[in-house]
Amino acid sequence: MTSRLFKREELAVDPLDLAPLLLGATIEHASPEGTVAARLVEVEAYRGQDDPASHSYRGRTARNTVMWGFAGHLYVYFVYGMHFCANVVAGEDGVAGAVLLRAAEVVSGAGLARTRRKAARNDGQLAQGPARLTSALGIGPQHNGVDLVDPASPIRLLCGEDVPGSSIRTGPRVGVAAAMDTPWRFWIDDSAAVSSYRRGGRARPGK
DNA sequence: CGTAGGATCCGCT
DNA sequence: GCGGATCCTACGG
Repeated sequence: MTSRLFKREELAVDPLDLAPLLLGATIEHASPEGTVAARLVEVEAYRGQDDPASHSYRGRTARNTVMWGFAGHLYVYFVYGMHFCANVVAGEDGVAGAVLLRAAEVVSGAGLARTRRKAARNDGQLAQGPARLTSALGIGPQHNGVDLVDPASPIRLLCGEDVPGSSIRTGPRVGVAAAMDTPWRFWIDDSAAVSSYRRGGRARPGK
């Protein structure tokens, strides 16, 4: 079965609408080391200036510039002094929005992914978590701004089989205290690779 | 199974 | 200076 690339117009929608559409899609990175492809099973939406948890909340900065640009580009950022996380930029040009890629199942190139993810105890953990995902796929800061819908790009976003709505779950974002009341997180219920780390978010501060 | 603490540094207040 | 869209290891039950 052949998968086609996403079209930019399909991604130029509100992050909350795009997020569930990315479940089941494939992200593929072809590098000199080899190619790793993974099926997305967990994502989170971040949006504009009404979302306190979004990097774009306080306006445009050097770091978050890509979030404000055209949909279909990759937004890569550095966190916790050692990890990278990757997002698919969503929405119209000039509007900030992105979908964080939280977890995926490696479907191709597992051998290379294992060498990049020495600590993984099984293949389900290779891309189980946002920083694990970038590590398994070999995504780094040099890929910030890569166009995922360009056939010539090293990293591309491919359509997957339709995921039945009945197997999609939603909930608050992981590791984000703000906006706990909004279900910005989407995952495929029956996937073994959905991040178990602080599943469902951090312990509620109050109550 | 679970929780706790450390690693490590850039971006923003 | 502070804290973060995290992960790993160690250790207790």
